[in-house]
Amino acid sequence: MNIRDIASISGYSVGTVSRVLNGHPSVSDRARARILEVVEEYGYEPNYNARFLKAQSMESVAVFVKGAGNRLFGEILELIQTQLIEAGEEAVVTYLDEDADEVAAAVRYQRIRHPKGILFLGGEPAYFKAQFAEIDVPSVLITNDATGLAFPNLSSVTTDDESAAYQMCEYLLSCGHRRIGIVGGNRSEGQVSGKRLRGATRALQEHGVSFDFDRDFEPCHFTEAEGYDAIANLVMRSRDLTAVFALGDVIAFGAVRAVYDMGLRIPDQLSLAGFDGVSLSQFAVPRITTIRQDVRTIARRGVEILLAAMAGEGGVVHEFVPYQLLKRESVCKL
Amino acid sequence: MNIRDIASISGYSVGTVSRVLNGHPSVSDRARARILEVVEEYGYEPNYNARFLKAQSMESVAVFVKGAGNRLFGEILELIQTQLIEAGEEAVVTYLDEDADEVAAAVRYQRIRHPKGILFLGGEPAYFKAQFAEIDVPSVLITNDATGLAFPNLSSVTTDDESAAYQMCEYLLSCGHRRIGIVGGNRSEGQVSGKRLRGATRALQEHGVSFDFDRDFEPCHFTEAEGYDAIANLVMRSRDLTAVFALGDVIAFGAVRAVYDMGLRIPDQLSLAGFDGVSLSQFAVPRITTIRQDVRTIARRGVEILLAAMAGEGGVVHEFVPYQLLKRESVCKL
DNA sequence: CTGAAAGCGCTTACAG
DNA sequence: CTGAAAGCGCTTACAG
Repeated sequence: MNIRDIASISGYSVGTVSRVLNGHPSVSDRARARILEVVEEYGYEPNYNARFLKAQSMESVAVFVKGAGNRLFGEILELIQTQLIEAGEEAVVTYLDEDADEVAAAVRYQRIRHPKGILFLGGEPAYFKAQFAEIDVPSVLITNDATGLAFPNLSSVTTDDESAAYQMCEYLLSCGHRRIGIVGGNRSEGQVSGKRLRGATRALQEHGVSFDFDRDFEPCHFTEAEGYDAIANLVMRSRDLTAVFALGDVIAFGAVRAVYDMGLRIPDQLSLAGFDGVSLSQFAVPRITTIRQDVRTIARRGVEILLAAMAGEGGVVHEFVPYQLLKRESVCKL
Repeated sequence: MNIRDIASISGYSVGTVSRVLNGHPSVSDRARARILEVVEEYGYEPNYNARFLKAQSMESVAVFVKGAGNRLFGEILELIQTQLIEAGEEAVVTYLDEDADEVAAAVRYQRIRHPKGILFLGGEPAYFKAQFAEIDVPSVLITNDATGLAFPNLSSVTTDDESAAYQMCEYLLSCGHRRIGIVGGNRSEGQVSGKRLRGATRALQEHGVSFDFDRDFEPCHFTEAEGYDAIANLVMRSRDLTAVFALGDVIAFGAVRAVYDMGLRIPDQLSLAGFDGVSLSQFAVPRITTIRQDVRTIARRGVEILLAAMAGEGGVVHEFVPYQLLKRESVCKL
């Protein structure tokens, strides 16, 4: 069953059938009604490949997710997928390793598949600088700020990581903590963890609290297992810490377990804070004090901005979505 | 840059270029070398849509994931995606609600996109009975047994849920527990949770321990929040329980928190067991006693079976992958 | 508003 | 082993 069959059965030409199928305005109501009737009756579905042969582009949005173990991305992805489908777009998602080059993957993908738009969940600015210029479809970077990148087709929606981390540290300081350690992420400037790190250390510095990277910081990936090892190393090394700021909830969750195994009580003997506001954080024992990123809004705006750009409306935008400091049980006053 | 350009530049015909690109045998080494050289030089990539216009099928595998919050599926999906890419296949994944009709979604998808194969992560047998007959590409159901369905193009790879749940209950019984409650899933026969439920209750029954569904069972979805509420209801209702078997780790995790909030200590005052062996379970406080499903093997076999079927080798198979009872800290001897 | 026809970029019998 | 040509199922100026 193809468009030619529908044409001959309905008594109209292939061109008219095509126009009806694509919602073209210049078709008589009579023709439209008759053709839709036939389409309905035979359960005809246009061939997907042929449809976009001419357009050279497929009717879909490519999504690149960096770090499959990242719970936050999982939550955002779920929302994005739903919205894209509601908007009549199909999402093709590709999972990448936390350290993989997402831009190289996107460039390759674009060359082969010609998607209508691209969504990045997580991104390394260095990779964007290196190769994003080769991408010419509308794109949105989610959970990292692309303002500085200044590409004409790259928008971004994210939490102001630096300011949120700054605020968390101010909170820890207000609780009387003066020896604060940090676990998670790495020091590379443009990355999300780098921004959180910067905000956190800036807060400490401005309040006259010393922070020595070699002694008070331990990098790690965003997994429970690495969080476990990282905080163990950190606490062994700097025994006078009274609080530790884990740059992600998943890391914090692994850290909680490690602290228990070291025989310390949270928060009495060590306060612990997270970042992200993933559902896990509110069920952990103790409940983890964290920064709640507004995933619903981030997902919604990310998709809205992309769809608008795909429709040729509105230019590049860079948005910060409000976050929230959730004071729970894992941090205590000194 | 299209195949015609490559043909004229290389001095060969379009047909020969196409044959080289598709690894057809009947091409001279000379022609192959020259053509590949030109392809390389110009960075040519064949048009994806045109490529499959004739074949009527796209070069990809559709994956339907049921329940986006399900950590186990997340872990399996990550592995599957990696393997599919290594095999040169592209994975198009669609997330569905835990209660959604995955087969209806697949039927619709197949009609429009013609994938080469389909992978289901989670599935409701009733939906398969209703409509799977309309699907004619090789498919594999992962984490549920499709033996009884008896479709000629539907294989399955899963843990023997019934026997694993049976074993977990035997373990609880061996620890001296006689009043055991169950939370999670629902009583519908074919579903995974239904099978776990059956195995568990069969163990109790065979050991002469009474189990009253109305009193000792509380259904819920596989999320922390529902697990929290479910166990709270259950324990309020049946105060004499000494152990609760949560039919999923995510549920167990929410349950741990709820039990704490009720002022009970785990495992001293209430033992708690989970199912799945998701990474979360080993970092929880206390570490959760659970059934570890072998996600690596499940993912690997699922993909292998699908690829074989897509290649026309080997028929339908239904495999149980070995599981493991992980005795950890959340269950104690009475 | 509608039809006839060219064309999208590739694959694949059919000859040779 | 290779080329010329038909065809995959659709879209889209171009006429009328």
